[in-house]
Parts: sequence; structure tokens; C-alpha cells
Amino acid sequence: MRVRFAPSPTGQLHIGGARTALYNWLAARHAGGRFILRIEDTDRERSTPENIAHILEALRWLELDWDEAIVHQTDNEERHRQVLERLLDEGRAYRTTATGDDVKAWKAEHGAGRGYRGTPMADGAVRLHVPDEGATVVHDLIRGDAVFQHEHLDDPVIARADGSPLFNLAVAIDDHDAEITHVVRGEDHISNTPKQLLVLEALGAPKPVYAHLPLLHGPDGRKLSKRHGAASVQDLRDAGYLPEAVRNYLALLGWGDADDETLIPTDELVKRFDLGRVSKNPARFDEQKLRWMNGRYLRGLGTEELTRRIEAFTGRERLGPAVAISEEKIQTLADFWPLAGFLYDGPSDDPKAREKWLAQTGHAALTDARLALAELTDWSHAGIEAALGAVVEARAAKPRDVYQPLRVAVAGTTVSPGIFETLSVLGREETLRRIDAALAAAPASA
RNA sequence: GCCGCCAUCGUCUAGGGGACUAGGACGCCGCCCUCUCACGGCGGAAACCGGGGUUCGAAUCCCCGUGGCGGUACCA
Repeated sequence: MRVRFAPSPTGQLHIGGARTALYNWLAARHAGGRFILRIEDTDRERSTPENIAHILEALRWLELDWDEAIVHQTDNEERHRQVLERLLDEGRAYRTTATGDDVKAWKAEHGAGRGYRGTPMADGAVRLHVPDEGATVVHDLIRGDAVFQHEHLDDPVIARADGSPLFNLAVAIDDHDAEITHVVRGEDHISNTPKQLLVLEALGAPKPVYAHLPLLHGPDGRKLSKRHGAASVQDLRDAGYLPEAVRNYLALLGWGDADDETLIPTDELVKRFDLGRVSKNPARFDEQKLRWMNGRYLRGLGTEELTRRIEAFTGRERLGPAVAISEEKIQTLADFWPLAGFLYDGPSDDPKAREKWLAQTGHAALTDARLALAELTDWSHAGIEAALGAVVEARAAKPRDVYQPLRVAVAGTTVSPGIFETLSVLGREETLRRIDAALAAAPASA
């Protein structure tokens, strides 16, 4: 099996494109085949080196490795032109200056469902002759056979008037030259397929098997865009998702096997993946499920590895202790700093929290807690818990009435890792300093 | 308009004529755990687009309708 992922570098790698790449990669790895990367840069207006770099970066981040030298479609232009000449010489293609309006006019005369047939001219764009009789059948692993009656098909334009090859010509030739056996791509290409098949046929080339993937939509069923939050692989990375979680989630967006498992590590995905089991209906990208899944992967990493990832993500160092006490509370790498950053950068400022928890009884409870902590000799999770437990008991208070003021004093907010863990990581000195600052800022009389 | 693809809980899906009182996962709701937020555990609500066939029997097969999507470029 030889498959290819052939993005056109007109922007960042979108999530839909990432899934297409993943399915190609999974199919190749599953079969022990080859995964080839081809950049379709024949659209010179929109294809830029920056965009190519973005795509490669995204694929590397996803850890989808390709097996052969990257093919740039523009590098094959000579070959495309040669084939074009041959097609023209053999009378399988012709030139015509007919414009879109001409085609429309032609159809008004011959019927809307009738495929356009032009008259050969001395110059103009090149169109491929489509026979009037018969049909081209697309054999699709996912959908079965799709039949395209030739009478409905327009003679497709395969090159510009200047002889530069167009998409449907270039793709067919490149797939053939690269000996691609399975073309796995988005469903939006399904109606291009008969055109490419016709080119292949004119060339006398063998035909690959196709697998047209259902499209990916946003949560509202519309085209996925930045409006929905993450739309590109870069967005996903910046949002703190793990590549292994993204692979797992994307694999399940449009594919599932009989086992019904949800958490499937990549090596297992490779073992189970089957193009024939890809779903036919379009899927919506639902970030909630990705978040959940990412949390599971994140917690499965182990504290040490998770710390490395969070340090790389935040650009901060020595986060180990904070990561250890935050692990079970975060879903993404990006969740960490808002939750535990106060340990390093000082309490955040939440006036509402201070108002609610540091006035009157809160102030008194905090004062008692400070006393107990100041004399505590065993500054450990257990020691802190025992000391504060005694304060709760002595005040005949609810635990939260002692712990929340403390939390607000050291973290500045009402949400943080466990209070005993937090204090033990913070250390006695820093803890007392923060309590004093909180006490001073919110006098008991206030 | 024309050509084509698709149609199971809100979402992703399992289901390939009887095993379906339609299963799982996310999300949602409730309970438990609990110092906050989470994590975890337990339980619950929630779907076969409509109509015709075929068949002893249809979520599963066929047809029609409806709806959604894609294509319809001298873009890819």
C-alpha cells in the first residue's frame, strides 16, 4: 500500500486536513505500507513557503512521519506539460477559449444536465475529451461504487492557456508516478475523482482505489473555523492539547471499530485501523470530548513526563511539586498556570473572593490558622492537616470556614490545588508572609 | 438549476434481517467522595428523518420524499 497526504499550502493545517493525514498515516502503518507527503503548490498565488513550513510543523507535532522525500507538485511541471502535449497530440484533449459564460450558454441550449463539449480551437485552455457514452465508476472503500454518467460530465479543464497544468491533471499524474495505490482524501474531492480517472484512462495508467472521508464540521454543523475556537493544528497545540490525545480523538471522529473503546493509544490505533470501517457521514468537531480525553492522557503521563511537557509549554522551570498537586485538576497543559501559577508568581487578585472570605469570621479564622501554622514543627502535608484540623475543631467551625480564607490568602482566589498540598509546597515562610499580607490588607474591623 | 454524497441519543459512534426493552463514550442531571475546583465511583434522562414497499420478521434491504453537505473555475 502506498498512500499520500497532499495538502495545498494555502494556510495553516486545518483539523480536517490533520485527520486526513492521520487516516492516511494509520492506513499505511497498519498495512506496513508507505506514507508519502506531497505539497500541492500549483496555486502560486496562495502557496507560500511559510504555509509549507506551518504544515510540516503541524505534522511533526502530531508525530505523523512520512517515508519518502517530500514531493512538490510544481517540481513536476515539466512532466505535466509533457503529458499534456501527448494528450493533445493523441487527440484526447483540445484547446478552447470558451469561458464560463460560454459553457453556461451551451448548457442553456443542450440542457442543464448535459456535460459541456467544446469545439477544438487553435489556442485557449486545454480540456480533456469526455466520451458521451458510458460512465466512470469510482470504487470507494468507504462508499462503495459511485457512478458518474459521462453525458453529465463537462470536459474538464486540465491546463491553462499558457500550458500550466491544473489540479486534476497534476494530481492524476503525480499519483500515478508515485505509484499511489490508495487515494485517501476528503469527500469534497469526490466529484474530482471521475475527472482524474479519465486522465488516468487517457494515459493508459492503472487506477488507484479511493477512500473519500466524510467532512469535518464545527459544533454548529457549519464549516469549521476560528469562530469555533480551535480550527488548526497550531490552535490545538496552543490550547494545551497533547498530540497523542489529538490523534486518538481525531481517529474516532469518523471511524470506530466494533470494540467500542474510546481511549485507544496510537499503537493500538495502528493495529485496528481499517479504511473500510470509516463512517460515511460528516462529523462535528466537539472540543468538549477532546478536553476530557486530553485530561485522561495527561494524567496517564506520570508526573515526571507531565512536568516536562508543562515546562516546555509554559517556558517556566522547576514546576515539579506544583504539577504533582495539580495533575488531577487540569485537562490541558494550558490549564496549569491559571490554577497553580500563584505558587510562583504570588497570589492573584480576586476582590470578590477577598471580600467574601477575609472579612469578620474569615479574618478571625485566618488569624487562628496563622498561629497554629507558626508553631507547627512538622511542615508536611500530614502535619499541616493535623494542625489546621485542630483549628477547625477549636473554632467549632466548618472546615471550609477555615480553609477558604487560607486559600484566598495564599492563592488570591477560591480555587487552587488542595490546601494542605498547597501550603506544603509553598513552605512555611512564604505561607506566613502571604497570610500576614492578607490579614493586613483586610483588617478585622472592616 | 445540474451532478454527486449522506441520514441512529445534543455530539462521536456500535449495529450489516430475528441476539434491540437499540449498546458505549463525551456532554447533561442526581447521588457518593470532598477544604475550593477537579478527579474518581454509582445511577438517570436522551436516538433509529418521513412515507411506501420486500419479508413470517427491518434501525438494518429497495423506492420515493424531505433535510444536510459537497462539487459545478483557465482554484486546490
